[in-house]
Amino acid sequence: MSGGTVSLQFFVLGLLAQRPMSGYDIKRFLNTLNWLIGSPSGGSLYPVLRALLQEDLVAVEVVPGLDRPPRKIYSITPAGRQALQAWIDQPAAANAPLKAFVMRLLIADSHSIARLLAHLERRRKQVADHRAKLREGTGAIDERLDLGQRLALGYGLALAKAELDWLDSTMEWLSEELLSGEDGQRVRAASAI
Amino acid sequence: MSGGTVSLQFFVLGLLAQRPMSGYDIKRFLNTLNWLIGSPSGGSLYPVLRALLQEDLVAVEVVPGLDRPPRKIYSITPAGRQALQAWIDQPAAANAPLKAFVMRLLIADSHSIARLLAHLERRRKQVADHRAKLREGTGAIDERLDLGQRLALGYGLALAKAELDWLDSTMEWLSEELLSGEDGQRVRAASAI
DNA sequence: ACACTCATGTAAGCTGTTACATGATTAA
DNA sequence: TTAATCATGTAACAGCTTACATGAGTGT
Repeated sequence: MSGGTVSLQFFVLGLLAQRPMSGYDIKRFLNTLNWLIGSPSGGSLYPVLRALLQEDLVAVEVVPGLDRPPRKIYSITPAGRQALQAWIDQPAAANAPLKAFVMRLLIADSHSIARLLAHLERRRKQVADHRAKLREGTGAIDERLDLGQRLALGYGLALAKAELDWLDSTMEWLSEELLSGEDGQRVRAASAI
Repeated sequence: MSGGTVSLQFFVLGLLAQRPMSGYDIKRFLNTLNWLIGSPSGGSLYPVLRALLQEDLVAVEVVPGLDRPPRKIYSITPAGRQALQAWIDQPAAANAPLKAFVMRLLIADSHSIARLLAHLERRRKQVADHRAKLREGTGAIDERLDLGQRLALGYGLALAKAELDWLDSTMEWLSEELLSGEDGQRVRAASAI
């Protein structure tokens, strides 16, 4: 089915940018958000970590556990931060799925609220377009729609509305944070939107 | 990432059970719901139709277009209906993604409201569990959460609430439909829940 | 001529899962 | 000793997309 998947590589890199972790740590953390974005299987996660290592985007330190098996703690390198930033700078695809949105949200640079706002704004546009398309579907045929189809349409519209509401209130909240921000850099970044 | 995908084969079979269509028809129809469940590429859809044909679950009729290229109209066979029913009868996986829920909704037998209600009820349980899990994540650490993580959590909770609301009101509506149903069979089916 | 929509199909490749394999440590 | 959690890894396979190929009809 269509919809560009977020590269697992960059997502993992983004998580490691926040704090050093082992592969197992990543899996546990993502299990918390399993419903939203899923948790990668070991069969995909560990090879990704190895690939990042070979490209020198992360470094390892083997930490022998005191009362556990030894763990490989990965941390991002300067080259990794650079590659990550380059990836973040290119905006999400127009048809990006919910999962991609949340993934980017999770690895968003929380120091730059301006960037976060831009990300939410892009999502808002996408969801609004989607809702308009669904509305067309509802209005067009109407009578001839099967019960299941009517339900699916109504379901999609309800979720779209909820998402728009959340996006609006969150953007408003973030904007206030930004304006009343004690950090001068944040405010300067804001005017750059 | 984890989460069992719905077999495209059975989904297509379910669509053909509602009305005969060509592969292109299916793609156009699903493009309307693209955001919700995506639309299969030709590279996956056409082979699936061929496979269904080889298993005698569908039949083809080549209709020469008057002012268009010829189309292959597929329709479900008795064996196909049997296979479809067997597949529908086994309940959705516990970790089934939103997409799978909507797909099953679309191909649900609209004659059996009782079955539909059961499907919604299962989904309701899953979403409620999910929300509880997210709540744990929120309550547990709280202070130590990164901004992006707090946002992702809030986003997930907002969507879960919206979905539960929709499910509740839809189930209520369907229940009323069921009780006031003019069709005796529907009522009898209801008592079998 | 050219491009566009309709309509079907094939082949290569990417991404991910499942299943398997290993091994340490803790608790019943 | 048996099972369970922690922790990492490999190999086979499934499913899907992309890119390509074909061809009819329609409009510019």
